[in-house]
Amino acid sequence: MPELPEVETTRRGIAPHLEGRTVTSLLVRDRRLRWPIPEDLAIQIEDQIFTAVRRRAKYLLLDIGGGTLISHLGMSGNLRLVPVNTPVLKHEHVDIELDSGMALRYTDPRRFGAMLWSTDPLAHPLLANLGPEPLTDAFDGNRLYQCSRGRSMAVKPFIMDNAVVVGVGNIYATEALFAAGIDPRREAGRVSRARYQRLAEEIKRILAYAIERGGTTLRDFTGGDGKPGYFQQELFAYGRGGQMCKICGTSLSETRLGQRSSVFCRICQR
DNA sequence: CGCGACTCCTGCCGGC
DNA sequence: TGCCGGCAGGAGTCGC
Repeated sequence: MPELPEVETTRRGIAPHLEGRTVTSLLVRDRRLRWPIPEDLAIQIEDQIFTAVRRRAKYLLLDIGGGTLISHLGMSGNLRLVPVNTPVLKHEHVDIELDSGMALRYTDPRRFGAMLWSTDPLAHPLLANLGPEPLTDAFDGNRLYQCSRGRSMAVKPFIMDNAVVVGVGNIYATEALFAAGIDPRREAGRVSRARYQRLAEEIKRILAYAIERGGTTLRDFTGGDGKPGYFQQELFAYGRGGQMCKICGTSLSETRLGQRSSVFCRICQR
């Protein structure tokens, strides 16, 4: 479910319900996420006020009290607001109850996500070495070009490397490479500056569009307020292996790069 | 250091 | 219908 647009959509959905609100109670039903939810989290956030809801890469940063609750949604995670005492279903691991009568509920079937505490989140080991945000001026074709010199890996896993640029997951990497006409198997160090310029533009365009549309609706994603989403119909390559290319009609090829399925058009992408 | 493989976990889908 | 293998939107970690 969550790539950067989904995380940003979640942030926008939950922020107005959290900022200025006091946490009345933290209910942890299962601490076993990627790392255990810290035992002292309740002490840190109960009776404290949320002051801001930020995002860095795919991490949500919930500022409260003397620090920040860092949350990651992993592959299957989800944060949403529910009325306090809403019946709890399987995999709904955490409720953060608010003085508004609502609770921020964390759900994550695969438990690849995280919920951590830090007094200096941007310096946290998980965040300290992240590359630039894709929708800022710090990210552009020159950045891709400079980072890629001498790199032998394929361009697709290269743009999915969080040290190069954050927030480009499998769906958007696949779509951006299709839009830029670049073969995902091409060696990162052998893509020209001009083509990286184009690729950076496509990454920005597609991510911005997906955020505008409220995230990807692959299965049942709904943001904090459940708006429609980036429809599966609009995808050109992701999930379309063996189907017809919408540009040239060729059957789309599928391979694996960095253990991730990768779909591309061998005619349109070179 | 760069790179690829492996790993965590549950759910779901297709094939037999 | 039921079982089994493979795959899924992420990304840290390990070994070479």
